[in-house]
Amino acid sequence: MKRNTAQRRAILQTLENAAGPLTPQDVLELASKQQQSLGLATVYRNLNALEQSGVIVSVHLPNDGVRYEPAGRGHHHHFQCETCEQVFELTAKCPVAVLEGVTLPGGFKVEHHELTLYGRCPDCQQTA
Amino acid sequence: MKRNTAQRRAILQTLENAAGPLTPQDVLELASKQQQSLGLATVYRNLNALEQSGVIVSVHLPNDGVRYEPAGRGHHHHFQCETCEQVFELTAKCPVAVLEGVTLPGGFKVEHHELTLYGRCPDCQQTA
DNA sequence: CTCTTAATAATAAAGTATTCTCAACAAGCA
DNA sequence: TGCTTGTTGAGAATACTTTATTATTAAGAG
Repeated sequence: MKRNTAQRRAILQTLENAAGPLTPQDVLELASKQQQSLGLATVYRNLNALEQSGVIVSVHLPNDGVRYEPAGRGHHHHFQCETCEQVFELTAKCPVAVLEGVTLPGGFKVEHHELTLYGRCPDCQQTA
Repeated sequence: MKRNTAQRRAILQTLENAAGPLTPQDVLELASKQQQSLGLATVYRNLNALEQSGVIVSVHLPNDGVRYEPAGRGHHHHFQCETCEQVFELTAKCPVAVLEGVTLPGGFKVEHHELTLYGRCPDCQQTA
């Protein structure tokens, strides 16, 4: 991370402009549009480097590979379209916040949580 | 699924006695105790067959492989211990039910959801 | 502008998780 | 009990994701 390459700029801009977290493959395909000749290994190398330096964070959803999004966007959850499989960042109020720090029956102490909503995105509702 | 083998009985009983969904590896290790000489391929074969016939269901959690649990336990969520990584089935009331069928700002229509809580299980709270 | 060397592209290699192969075994009907 | 054939165990094979290799390119300091 000592040099500011066109490839890294393309990768980071792609993540910043996305509607939600992207897989390495997504990043490769989208960033290739603004940066000819981008290799998959370069995408992986930069995603790892950007995550280590705290610029981006990894996002894990059920039944899906790793995705990345820019860091510093605060607590939020994601919506995955069951038709196109795209993932979107949600801004709606978190309905699970009430459970933070609570100890559930059985003695399970909740420290954080992951919530993923599934359904149809606006685009795919029209087609269906 | 035409014969009732000792291996299949051991696998199913293991799932029924577990505190939460198990990975194929978990099943192999636990079921081996009551059924000597159990192969990983057999575990996979039976998990797939049992799922197809509707006896068990697959469970996908973020950043974790597939797990299985007996079918017919109704809507519930899971708690994963961040120390021992075990997953437990929760019986507490679902705080996300309010969102079912709702269309969120942005036009995202919610059809179902996955919630995973993270923290320490009772056993691991003592050790920490 | 030149030079040093970090970063890259392309592809080989390494992990992981799951499925396939096939000879041997055994469930359960006759 | 004997026989048919579904099932199994062990390891090879597959599929897929991520990382390593290496010659080449280019960022950015001087």
